[in-house]
Amino acid sequence: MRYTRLKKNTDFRKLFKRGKRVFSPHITLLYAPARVHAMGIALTKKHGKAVKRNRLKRVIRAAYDRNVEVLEDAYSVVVLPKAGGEIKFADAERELVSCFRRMNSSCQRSKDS
RNA sequence: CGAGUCGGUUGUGCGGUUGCGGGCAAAGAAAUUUGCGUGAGGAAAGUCCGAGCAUCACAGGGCAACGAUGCCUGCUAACGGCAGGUGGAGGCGACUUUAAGGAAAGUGAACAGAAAUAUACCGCAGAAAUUUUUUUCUGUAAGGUUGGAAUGGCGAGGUAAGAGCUCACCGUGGCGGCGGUAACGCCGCCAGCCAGUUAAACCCCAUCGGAUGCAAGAUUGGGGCGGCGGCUGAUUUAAAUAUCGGGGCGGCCCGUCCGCCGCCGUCCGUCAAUAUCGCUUGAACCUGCGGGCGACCGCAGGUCUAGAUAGAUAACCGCACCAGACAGAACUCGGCUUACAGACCGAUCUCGGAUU
RNA sequence: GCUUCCGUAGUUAAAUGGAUAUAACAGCCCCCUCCUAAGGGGCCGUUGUGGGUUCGAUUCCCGCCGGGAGUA
Repeated sequence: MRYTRLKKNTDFRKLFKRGKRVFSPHITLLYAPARVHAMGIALTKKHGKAVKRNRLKRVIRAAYDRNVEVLEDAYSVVVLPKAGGEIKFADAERELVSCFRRMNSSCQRSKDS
């Protein structure tokens, strides 16, 4: 599944206001159903200086690229890593997949009901 | 052999699979795909200086205010930077370090202390008065007290007691000579000492500075249909008028695609913190030769070396080693400052020890 | 990215280069009271940090660290 990048501030704000949330030890996901699949990563200075922030983004993006296929529908998603410390690729991958599965199931339930 | 001083270079490497930004080429109606090659630093950081570039202001000169700089000579596009020197400070030494103009234009400087540019509290000495105690006057600044700082230090002479009052040496200041581009140094003579310290206190002098910053700034303002008006050329007409054309691309002929400008109405769109440019070839880098103690400069040859815009270097696996620090370009350069695990090289540098 | 301001008890502020850095509130301890409140007394500071100038620095100068604000 291809996806575009979330860029605009308004998009981010919409998700922070109305989006649903999925949690895991290192990552929080905000998501909402959308026509086109889109993803963005939100970081602050609390995550560290430029080197740390860039590395976080790279790791998350790589993990995301590998596992988008798990998702069954199109969403717009904001990834929020928790502040403090680096996240290893393996952890990021595992947590993202579990989050995606939960998103799938919750979406299924809403459709059924 | 040990201990040091100074300077420089580098800052994981190799291979495989899957991915990302820019460029070029090819394919495609387009989205895109494929191939080739390329893709963070010595500090990219802090934003502390200096420039380029852009917009605005003034467009000649002077003064004032404000700010910065402040030994000398050089280097540089420029600098508050750098190099070489001078003086001061530190070190046995190699060497390091230094905001280092003016206190004879003026003002200020707590407390303590007798007194902080001006003096006499205790002293010391002499004279007078008196009752022996003591008081007054005069001289003096050696000693005492305070303080961060008290009118140069030490010795001798001198004196009622003392004092640069006098003398030698040192220090300080002035003049002259010599050396040096200069800061300054050396030598000689003179002055008995005047002119305390503080200017990262106000201040004075000299030099420099218009302001704002790439979020600067420049360009673009859509498309369809209808109506009205207008410019110009050709043809037509006596004229009004009517008809056709006006541009771009391909060398011409010719062919193909579109159909000048303004206003109004209407429909789509309501984008834009967008798009395009600025945006990477530059006071560039590498090599060689030459000049200079050096900073740096000249000449010749060669190279093209990120340009993103929520912002590109990653993920996984294997191997190697003393196990990988600080850290990510955002308009561009020259510096400064700060952070940094290690590894390597040089001087023919210094001190100490041993041996010969 | 660029520009700019600020940093003093736990909090909010003050202090001309000059004594042990000053107030209010909060906290803790003591006194007063049968107990509490009120009242009285006391405690609590690396003046963000490291240097420099000065006899002397919260104040002046320089370098770091942290925080805030503005910016088509």
